[in-house]
Amino acid sequence: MRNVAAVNMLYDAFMPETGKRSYHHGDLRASLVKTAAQLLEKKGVSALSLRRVAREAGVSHTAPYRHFRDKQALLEAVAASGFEALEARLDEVVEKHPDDARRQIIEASRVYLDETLTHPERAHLMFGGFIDPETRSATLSEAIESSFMKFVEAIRRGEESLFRDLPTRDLVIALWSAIHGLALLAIGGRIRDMDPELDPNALVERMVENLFAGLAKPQT
Amino acid sequence: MRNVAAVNMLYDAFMPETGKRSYHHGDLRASLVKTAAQLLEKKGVSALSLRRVAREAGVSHTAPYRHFRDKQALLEAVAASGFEALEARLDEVVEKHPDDARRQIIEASRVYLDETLTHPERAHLMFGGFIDPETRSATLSEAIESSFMKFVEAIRRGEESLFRDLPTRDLVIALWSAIHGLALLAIGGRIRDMDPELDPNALVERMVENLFAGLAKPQT
DNA sequence: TGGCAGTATTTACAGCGTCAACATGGAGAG
DNA sequence: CTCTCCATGTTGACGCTGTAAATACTGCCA
Repeated sequence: MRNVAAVNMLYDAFMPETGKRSYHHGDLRASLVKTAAQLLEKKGVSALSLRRVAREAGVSHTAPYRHFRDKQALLEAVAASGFEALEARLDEVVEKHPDDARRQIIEASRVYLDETLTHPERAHLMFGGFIDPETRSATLSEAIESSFMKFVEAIRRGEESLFRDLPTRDLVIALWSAIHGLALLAIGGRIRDMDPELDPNALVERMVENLFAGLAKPQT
Repeated sequence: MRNVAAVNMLYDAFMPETGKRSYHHGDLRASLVKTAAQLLEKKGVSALSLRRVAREAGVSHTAPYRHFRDKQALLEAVAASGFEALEARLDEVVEKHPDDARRQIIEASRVYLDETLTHPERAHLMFGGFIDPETRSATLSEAIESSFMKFVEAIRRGEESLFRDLPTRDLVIALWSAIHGLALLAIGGRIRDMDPELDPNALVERMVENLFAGLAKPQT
């Protein structure tokens, strides 16, 4: 934890690769977001304090206010970086299986789950009601919308070949809800509660296949 | 808000219907849980303070410590009351449609969604990572497990007649994830984001039916 | 009636988010 | 090359928070 501060100070002093190095500290804004993200994962979102982030970043406790209106704005920036990370991985999936809509959807689901399982606290920040959808920043809204669209596009690509003749909206709601729900239940420990042996990652594919094929007996 | 305090004091002074009225205040514990739940829904979970709950309940800011180890314990009690409310409504559903497993599952889903939509902040508390599954109280664990089992039982009742020959676990994971996901996406404003006209309550039944019938074309 | 045990209060402390006043130092103008 | 300006960072203060310790109150049982 002390190391975090030290490492960041070294980083900021000697690696101005962003080129945005400007004033006293050198791209403090980006440094704060990164430090906050690290601290978030270690301490949990309720225990994340602005003063601590500043301390770890090696600046005074009010320095962040030059870059973020308030604590909430910093949290939103961290959340936005999470949505961007998710979107980047969804892009990879699409590139890797360009002509297989079914595979794209399954792998996208896997990525969605993996991203929340490896950054559970960030997932809580992104999805857990810490950010009011009414008052959130335009930047964050765009990051959310943009990552969401990747998911929708993958579904759209499967409409002709793969899916029954249902409104896109119905397909999106069913699939997105299921993946989202599975991911949040998993980090909430609910999956482990029902069977400690269960590995969520092994579950995704089967769940999606079951949703494709249907849970009920045919023709009822 | 001042009224809340006043009303509660009246309530506690003149309505000892619990019979647990005992010392100076009279079942302060229950009064705190109720006050906290009210304040929670009005202010949001991150803005809920122990001192404020105490103030609204008309006691000093450390009085709650006679009844709860710490703030976390009070939050867990509120969460537990949420799971109990959910369970009670699930019981109603089962009673109302004793012989129709399909109806039970659809109505249970509707209840799950309605309960989170009418108490969104409580839902965040219950599902949003404010409570560590590792360290939560036994009481809360039991309330969670118990309400979860209602859902599982409804699914079990449909295994013979309604569902394909899948492991119960697979059915539970698929259905529970989808309902849970839909509910959380709804209170996160994500459903409204994709179409402001959409009413989540109108969506549940269709989503479940789609999951029953399958999203993909048959026999692929 | 006395004392005890459970209940509530008072006081204190460190940490928090945020505001206002002040300091500093790099970039662009002359 | 120097000066000045203003974006950036600091200091100090405020009221709020969670919680620990010491103290006071009150109804019940001996």
